[in-house]
Formats: sequence, C-alpha cells, structure tokens
Amino acid sequence: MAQEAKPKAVRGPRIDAQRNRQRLLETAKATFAEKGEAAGLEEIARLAGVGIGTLYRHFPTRDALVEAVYRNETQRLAEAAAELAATHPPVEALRAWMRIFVDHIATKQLMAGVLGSIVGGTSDLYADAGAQIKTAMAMLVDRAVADGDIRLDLDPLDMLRALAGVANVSAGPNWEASAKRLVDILIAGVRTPGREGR
Amino acid sequence: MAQEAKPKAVRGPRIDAQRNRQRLLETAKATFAEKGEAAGLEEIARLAGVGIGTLYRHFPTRDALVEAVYRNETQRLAEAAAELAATHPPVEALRAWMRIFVDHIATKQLMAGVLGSIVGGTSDLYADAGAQIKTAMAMLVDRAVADGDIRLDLDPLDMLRALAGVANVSAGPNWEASAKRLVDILIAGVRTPGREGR
DNA sequence: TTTAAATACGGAGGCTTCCTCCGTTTATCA
DNA sequence: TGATAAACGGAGGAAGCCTCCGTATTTAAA
Repeated sequence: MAQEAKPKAVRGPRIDAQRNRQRLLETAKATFAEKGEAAGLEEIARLAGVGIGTLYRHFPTRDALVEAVYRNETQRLAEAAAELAATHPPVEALRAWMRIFVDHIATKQLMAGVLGSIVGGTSDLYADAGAQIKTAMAMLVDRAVADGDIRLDLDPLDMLRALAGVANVSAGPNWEASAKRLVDILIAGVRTPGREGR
Repeated sequence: MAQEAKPKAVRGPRIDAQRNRQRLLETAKATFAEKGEAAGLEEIARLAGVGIGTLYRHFPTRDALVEAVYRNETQRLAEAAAELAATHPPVEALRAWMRIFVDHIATKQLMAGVLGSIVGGTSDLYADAGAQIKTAMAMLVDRAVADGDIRLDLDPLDMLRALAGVANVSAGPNWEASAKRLVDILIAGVRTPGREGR
C-alpha cells in the first residue's frame, strides 16, 4: 500500500474573515434592536462595511444570521435559570425567570418576531436556541411540580408562547406590564389548589 | 340661482366586477386556508381567473384582502359571544367563547398569522375586525367580573394575544389541545379566590 | 339598435429584498 | 517571493407586492 503524503497544515479562518464576521454580528444585533424585522440584510452589510456576498458567505440565510445574533441571549437565559434554581424556591424561581424572559424582549435583547420561532417553531435552525430555553423552562417547571406548588399538563413552552403572543405584534405601549401580569395569571392558573403562597 | 340639472342615475357596481370580487374572496379564503401567509397574490389572482390589476382594484393592499376575507369570521365570533352571554353563566360563557376562538383557528377559519394583527395590532385596517372581537371579549369579561367570578387587571385582548401566541407559529401537532388547556389555565388564573366553581 | 360614457380589466414594468454566482482581491504558508 | 486557497463584493436573478395605462366590457340614454 502506498504511503499517504503528509497533509498540509489545516488553516484556520483568516483574520479578515474573523473580523468581518464579528462586525456583521454586532451590526446585525444593533440593527435588529432598532428596526426589528424590518432590518434588511443589504443595510446590515453596508453598515458593517462589507459586501452582501460577504454577509451570505458567513450566514447563508437571513435566519442563520438571526440565530447567530441571538445565540448568546438564549444561553444567558439558560444560565439565569440555573442561578434562580439555586437561590429561590421553585415557584418563585419559575416566576422570576419568566419575568426575565419578558425583560429580554423589552430591552430588545430578543426581537419579538423571532421569539416565536425560537420558542415555538419546529425548524432545525433554531433547535439549539430552542433547546436551551426549553431545557431551562422544563427544569424550573419540573422543580415546582416536584415541590407540589404547581401542576401542569401543558408543554411548558406553551406558556412562553403565550408570552410571545403578547409581545409579538405591535402591541400597545404597555405590553411589558401586560406580559408580566400574564406571568402572574399563568402562575396562578397552574397553582396547585391550596398552595397560593402569595 | 340657476336650477341644477337633473343628475344622471347613480350606477351600482357592474355585474362582472361583483362576480370577480366574489371569486377573489372565495379563492383567497381557500388559498389562505391551504398555504397560510405563504399564499401569494399573483397566485390567488390566477386561481380566481382574474388579472393581478383586478385584484388590486378590488383590494388595494394585501392586508385589505386579508381583512375582507376574514371580516365574516370576526363577525361570527361577535355573534357567538352574544349567544353565549344569553345562554350561559358568565364565566362559562367566557370560557366557551375562548374555546370557539381556538376552534376558529383550528378549522382554518382564521389564519394564525393574521390573528395577531387582528387582536394585537394597532393598525387602522383591522380596526373594525379588532373592535368586534374586542367588544365581544370585553362584554364577556365584564359580565364575569360583575358576577364576581373573576377579577382582571389585564386588557382582555391580552388573553387572546396569549392564545394567538400558541397558535401563531408552526407549533406542534397538538397546539389546539394546548390552546384549550391554556384557556383553562387563564380562566383559573383570573378566578376570584373562593369562586372555583369547576 | 346604436352610441357614448363610465367602469373594469389585465399585464408589463417598477421597486424591494433575499439570495447566487463568479471574477477579483487578499491572506497565508512554504 | 510565489502559489494557493480563502474571502471578497457587486451584478444580476427570482419572488412578491404594487402601479399605471391602453384596451375591453357593461350600462344607460337616445
């Protein structure tokens, strides 16, 4: 058998490509925060100082860019869940986390329109992000169920979908307050009778 | 003062225009039911056997077509609310109506994506449709509040927005059951303590 | 029945946005 | 330094919403 030639060294990404990718992510995040779903990719490329072909080389579709931009946020939500679980009683942790979820939308850390896809969709693209949120929510819910505080015969994600519904459209100026009020209603609605701690 | 000449008779719409409009509405309804928001206007025009200019003459924007298609549905929901109010105790009427609301989505009588705009938006175009639903929901809620069954410090429409959130994305195959379960959770969440009639 | 006027038609073309392809440029390694 | 591979960017295509205007059709009056 012939001996294989020694392979050439594998290259990492070029530094210009790394720099461009970073600029695209930062610019996209800012533009989505300002314009939401109306932000166009040509505009994002221009603002980042790159060509549209470059944007597509790094992020093959619009959704791929969106997913990359918000990957950090979903991770942060997952981490927040772990912290709350370590520091709060079960149902309080659940409530607090859902309010943080609402905060993330309010501070434009998540674009409302994308939220539905992340928590509600079945698209593979958002599988990672969706899984992080699903795992976080399921963990908090399981804890509260095990504690006897709540009983839930509904996919926990459906509660987040409900919150997304309040956030998702050009709702009125008080949508945030409404969403947080809805958190309380949902918690009250799944409370085990006789366990109204409030 | 000169006497005005007798005005000519005012014409109604031509019969071909009436026929085309009806065909457009029927075709649009069927296409939206089948393809949801992916239905394109060129396709709808073609399927209806008319030109794209004709579609736009009757419905100046895509939203105008959507609103016209679903005007009947929102009216039916409003009528259902009146009937339920006449035949059911307050909180039962509210619960039943919200389930009918979910049914409408399930049977494609309402396109989930439009639902958000109807119940959640501030656009003038959907003001009539939105007002019908808002009035229906508010009437049922007011009745239940007056009866002492529930207390609600949340815009009633936010409960529908929450349902729309469950319906709004390509949710799993059991979204309908989830939505109806969510109806019960919401009702339980706004129940006046000590009034758990269930 | 014919004519004139008004209504209505439809499709070519414009605009926007997402996306693709490929000639050119740039970074990297030997 | 030269060769190669990675990366670039922008022209152009496709899709979909929408507009405009020459042509067709309907309707009422003579």
